[in-house]
Amino acid sequence: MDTNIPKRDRILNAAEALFAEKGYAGVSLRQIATQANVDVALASYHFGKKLELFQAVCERRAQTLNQSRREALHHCQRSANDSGPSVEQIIEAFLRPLESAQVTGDEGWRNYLALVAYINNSPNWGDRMMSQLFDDLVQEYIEALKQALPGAREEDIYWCYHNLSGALTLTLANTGRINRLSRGKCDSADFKAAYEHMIPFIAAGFREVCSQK
Amino acid sequence: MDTNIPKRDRILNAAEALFAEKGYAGVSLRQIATQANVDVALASYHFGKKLELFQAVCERRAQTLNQSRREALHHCQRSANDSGPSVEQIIEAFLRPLESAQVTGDEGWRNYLALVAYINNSPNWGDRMMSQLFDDLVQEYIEALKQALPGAREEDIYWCYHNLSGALTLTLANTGRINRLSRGKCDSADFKAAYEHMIPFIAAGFREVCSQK
DNA sequence: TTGACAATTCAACGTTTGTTGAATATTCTG
DNA sequence: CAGAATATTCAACAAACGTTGAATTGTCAA
Repeated sequence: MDTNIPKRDRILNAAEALFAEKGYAGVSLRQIATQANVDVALASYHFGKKLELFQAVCERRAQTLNQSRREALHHCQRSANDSGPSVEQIIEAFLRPLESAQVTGDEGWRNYLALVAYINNSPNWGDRMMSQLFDDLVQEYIEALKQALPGAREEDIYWCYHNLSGALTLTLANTGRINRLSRGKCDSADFKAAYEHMIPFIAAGFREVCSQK
Repeated sequence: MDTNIPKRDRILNAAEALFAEKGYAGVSLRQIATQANVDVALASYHFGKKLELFQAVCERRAQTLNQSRREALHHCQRSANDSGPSVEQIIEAFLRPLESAQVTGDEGWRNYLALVAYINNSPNWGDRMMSQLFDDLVQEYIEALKQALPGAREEDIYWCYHNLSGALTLTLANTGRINRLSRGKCDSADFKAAYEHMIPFIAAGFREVCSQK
């Protein structure tokens, strides 16, 4: 239960889960400390101000995620023919690392990805924080997409990426809305189904918008 | 400036803008009262608890929006041939009322739609609140889509709608991220460009996923 | 003009908030 | 073991929070 995980990490884990569910302002340091089974002052001791704890949580898994995605991109680039990987392959490389992290049932990663969804959709954090964490990697993907869609206008590619990012964000948020809307036919937590529908959907959208006309 | 708008409405407007930007817990009644140029206690007098004010803000424009969208759907259904409107026409009917509300520069509506984006992506509100406000209308659109995509599996249609909803949500959130990512080539606040890219993108995605295979 | 009612302000309450400094416990190093 | 460094707890703070009841002002019909 309250295993031998270091208290510092327990604070990060609790903050991750709670921030993802309630947002930055919706969670108090006392709630975090309670859930981590730790004294309130310990969060301040390890991380300083509340905002710094939030940033530490956001940054903790970012590099690992970026590395997985980078490797997935390079892998599909190596195993493609001379004209480079297809749009499907690129989208798939972008999504698969998320799926495996979620599907393997790692609750920490699931919470982290829900936190990313919260950040990305928030006018408060969506600009600065997302750029700081992920822009370098995303630019690599944009470059690959440009190559897979020769002649496409840059502007169109960015708008298509915006659509991809939105669909993905709502998936990661995992709100349960699709369950009720579909009267149980779909499950918000079924990430495998979500990604399997997302990949062809997004790829077709890219091709439609970015085809030369 | 501080025009002759009734104080009760000024509270709703201020709450709308602030809740959309900072979320429910990120805004205090005192901030709302200050922005509305009104005493703190007045919000409680008119609306009761903070949560009831939040609900009042969410509900205020929902019916109007639903009505606009319903009319847009019926209009494109009347002007279609026997097989009913196309996927593009249905998506367009779903989005145009939003665009006109935003493009006409009505700041109140822009704030409300950003608030809807916040709600839809939040694990806290995304299920209950969204269903309460919009499910009846969305079901009408789902029915129209079923007709435009004969033979499609219901499950596929719901997942495609999920993708549509996500892309739209991120657009309404208007975080400015695409500006930085695209180095100024795209503008998060340019809703016209957003919708023009979204309609063909989403329609192609629907057709790809929902085609009989 | 009076009286009734609604709108608005004022002052205050009990909580909860983030944060801190001093005190205690634990771990590591020599 | 001694002692230093680190980790953790404890108690307390000032500030901000949502909410309320009483007092004041405004509105409108009789």
